[in-house]
Amino acid sequence: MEFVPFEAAELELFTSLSSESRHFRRHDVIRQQGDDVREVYFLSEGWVGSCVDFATGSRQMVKVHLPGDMLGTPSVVLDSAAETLIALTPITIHVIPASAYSRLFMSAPRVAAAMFLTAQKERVLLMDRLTSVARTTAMQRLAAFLLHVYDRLKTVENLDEPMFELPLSQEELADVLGITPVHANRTFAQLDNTGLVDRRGRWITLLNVSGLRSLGAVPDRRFECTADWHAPALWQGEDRPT
Amino acid sequence: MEFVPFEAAELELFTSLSSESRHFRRHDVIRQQGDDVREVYFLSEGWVGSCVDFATGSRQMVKVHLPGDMLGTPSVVLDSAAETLIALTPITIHVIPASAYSRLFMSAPRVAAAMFLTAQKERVLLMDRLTSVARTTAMQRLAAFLLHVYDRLKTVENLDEPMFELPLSQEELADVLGITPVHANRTFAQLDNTGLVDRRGRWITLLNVSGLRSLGAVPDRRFECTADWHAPALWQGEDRPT
DNA sequence: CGGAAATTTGAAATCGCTCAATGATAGTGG
DNA sequence: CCACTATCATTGAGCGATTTCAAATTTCCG
Repeated sequence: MEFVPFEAAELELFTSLSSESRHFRRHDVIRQQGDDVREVYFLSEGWVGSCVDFATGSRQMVKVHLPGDMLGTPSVVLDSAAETLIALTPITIHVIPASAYSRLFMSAPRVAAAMFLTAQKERVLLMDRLTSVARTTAMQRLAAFLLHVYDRLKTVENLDEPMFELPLSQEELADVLGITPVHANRTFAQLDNTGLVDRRGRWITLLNVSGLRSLGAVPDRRFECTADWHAPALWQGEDRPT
Repeated sequence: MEFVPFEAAELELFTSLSSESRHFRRHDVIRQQGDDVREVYFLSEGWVGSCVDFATGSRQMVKVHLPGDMLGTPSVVLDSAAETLIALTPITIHVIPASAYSRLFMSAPRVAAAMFLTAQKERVLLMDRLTSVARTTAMQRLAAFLLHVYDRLKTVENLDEPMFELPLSQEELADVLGITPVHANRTFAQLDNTGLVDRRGRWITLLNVSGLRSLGAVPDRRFECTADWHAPALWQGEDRPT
């Protein structure tokens, strides 16, 4: 788990809390906005999108989840789910009863601290994405998004080169970027023409990573808590989870 | 504190953690994006804006803070601050060393749980704001923002009528809405003309709250953890902070 | 191979931006 | 108390990015 030093124990921990695992096909809805909140999910395989639907009928994909992510956690402060969870690829999730998730705060303070820090990290990412959508052009947002996916993929699998398969349709991509599908198409073609990226079907190659970074203009965030200030408080304690 | 039942103890708790309090005038910078993260803040008086600056020179106000809010908490996962904190009015803050804040996770699990839930709530608010900015017109965003401020003010002071003073300049308002100052002006004039709101200098009256809600189109979120599932886990425990 | 879904392209309309100027307001020092 | 100045609010005109509507083409999957 990020931020707290007990790496591989996490999957084991979450699967031990999990009552069952479920599989979904691409485009399946895992949970609908407005549904009762009784559980959260641990994504073990595949990509999932979190979408917010507005009364006007428009939809925004506020987060693209990769394996290792918890799904649906923002909704634990609500009675009815804030977001719709949609499978972007075939996926496997582990279902965690909200009550079990909640109990971690009393039984495993260091796990709780890690979950808190992860929530703060998500806030920073959302702040950056809000700024990106509010203040940059479609092409800049696309560059920023591709880089974000690339950076995240590097942490979940071994990427030698900046090349990966992006399983989103252009409509889903448009939902992420906050533009229309038609414009997503034109924008991707335009970015392609700059020579910064190469598209071969769903396979994306980032030909000029630093060029893309300066285009995207997102501040580069180093999410490490090497900071001495909170490490000592968290590293000590006898409640090491099994 | 929200979500966990020990109301007024919170100010006492945070001021006990606080090493000092500071005052700022309107427009003062409390902390700059990129500064070292050594402390978080408790806002006891006035309004503060959290802004993200992009490399292109553009700025987005990602959050408007009211009294009772913690400031700067997203940055605890970073070495250098994610956001610039700006006083929107004369303010008073209590400075809390990040180490003291962090220690709460070991010493006061229920406070930790409350902080976690607050962070999740902020995620939901950011998700809604991202959707608002990405998918609605300037006038809809303005309606949504005014309602959000109104809803929050109701919880920190006694508002009999939907009328309040909005201390933001139009430039700051534009920073919030993700538009230019010029367009903020035109948009506010336009909203004024609909009869949904009334402007008298900085004083805003919401003449038709439900009309504004349907214009803004934001899902209405009920942030209460009446849910039986996590209450039991949190209410019990012997670590009641003094 | 056939049909549905996804991608691509075109043309016109709209929203918000930019540049530029004018008016109003508030704080300051004489 | 008033003149002075800086900041803030307002308005106009033209431009640009993105949307909308509509159709053509390609890809995917059974």
